[in-house]
Amino acid sequence: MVDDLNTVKSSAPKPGAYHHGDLRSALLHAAEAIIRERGVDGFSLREAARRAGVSPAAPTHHFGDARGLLTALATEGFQGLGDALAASDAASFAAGASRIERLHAQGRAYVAYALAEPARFDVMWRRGRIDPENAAYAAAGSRAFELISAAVEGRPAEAGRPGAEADARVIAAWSMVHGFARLALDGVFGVGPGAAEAAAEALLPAVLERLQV
Amino acid sequence: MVDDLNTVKSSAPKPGAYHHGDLRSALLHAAEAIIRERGVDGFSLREAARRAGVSPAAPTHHFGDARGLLTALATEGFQGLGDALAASDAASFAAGASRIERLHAQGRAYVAYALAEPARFDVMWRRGRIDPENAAYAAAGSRAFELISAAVEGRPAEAGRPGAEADARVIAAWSMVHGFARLALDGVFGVGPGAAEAAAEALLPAVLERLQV
DNA sequence: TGTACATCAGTGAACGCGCGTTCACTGATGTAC
DNA sequence: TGTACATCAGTGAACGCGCGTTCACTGATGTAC
Repeated sequence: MVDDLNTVKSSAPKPGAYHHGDLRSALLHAAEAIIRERGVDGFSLREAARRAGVSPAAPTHHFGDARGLLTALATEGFQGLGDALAASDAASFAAGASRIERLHAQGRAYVAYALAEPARFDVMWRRGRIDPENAAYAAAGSRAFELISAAVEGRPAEAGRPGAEADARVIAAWSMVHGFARLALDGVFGVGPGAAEAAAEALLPAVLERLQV
Repeated sequence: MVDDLNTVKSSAPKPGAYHHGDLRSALLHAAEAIIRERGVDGFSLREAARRAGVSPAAPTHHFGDARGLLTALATEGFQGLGDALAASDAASFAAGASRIERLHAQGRAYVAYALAEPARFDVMWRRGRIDPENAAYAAAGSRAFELISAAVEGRPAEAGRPGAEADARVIAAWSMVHGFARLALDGVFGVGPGAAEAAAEALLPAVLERLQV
């Protein structure tokens, strides 16, 4: 599991703090675990509360309702994805990578994130269970989109850049890595543990070679 | 809505038959309508029965349980997709299309099917709500995969061909069209009615040009 | 052509369940003076 | 440093709901002779 890049911001977590402490992040972690085990369809707010060791009404104070919790998790998902793409870019710059090398590295990072964080990745796209109008969610999504666009276009990513019009070059790259990730998560390359990762390692580099950009 | 290519086989539908008649297909149509309106998450067996004008226990005789009904719908989905891909191929052959033209036409057919039949397309990939081991479901999926493979490899599709090993050329093509379809269905190109279709028309041909195969 | 019987495709009432959310409440934490 | 008070983050009981599935049943359809 990736470090919780999100809840860190809320406060310097008190040393032993948990009993009364960081319930918000405990609930998010519980939700993630549930979704890993049972899929988004198997998530329930009560179960998340149960796992966090708290009464069923407690989550209300942090998220309002079930949709609010899943929206927060989806937002973390887009933020984590953005961080992964940005980290990949940083490594590419440091290594003096070409535009294509940078783009391919980013594509591998996209798929790796999806496979490493399937719960977050799934919920990110479940419009029916979240609030897609939520400002933080939309902002995190735009940031990820900007990172992809910048890599395709061979320029540095700009923090606040407004979402540009969809461009075929960008959408082609995004479609390919997103489609690969979805097929892998949906069991097309096998369902056992590690099956998706193995297929990604074996196939993804050659797949990315087929992207003409 | 596409013609019900599946239930036709079951019998020559009696002329006025419905009252006692084709409940199986009525339930499948109801399920499709529910999923269109509310998403897969909003589906329930009772609601499907209600819409078909039948008691909540009636579906048991046809599908066993809720999972059975959704598996049948997912199977229809793969069959319909296969039919759409095959029809595209047939048109390409008739027109003397090149390998690339045939492949691009198939890609457009894939996305068009997903956008025209979002309920079926969504449920096809919801492993948690269906039985992916079901023989008919697996067979319909294999057929679709073989049709894609054949187009990529520039050969005629073979009816009973066993699923080959995943090949990077094939997976690249599949990933791109699948990813495009998913992004479109998940609202990346807008959520209003017709937004996805418009984006597909505007972007998809140029996207497919980026596929090197 | 008629009769007996099996099978099929439904009914409708009932079950137990887990859910999201609400409510009045309480105890701990933080702030003003 | 101490006191009064507001706010915050929980409790736990309760609500009403829709769900999937089961059950004994019934009436229509189809088949054997």
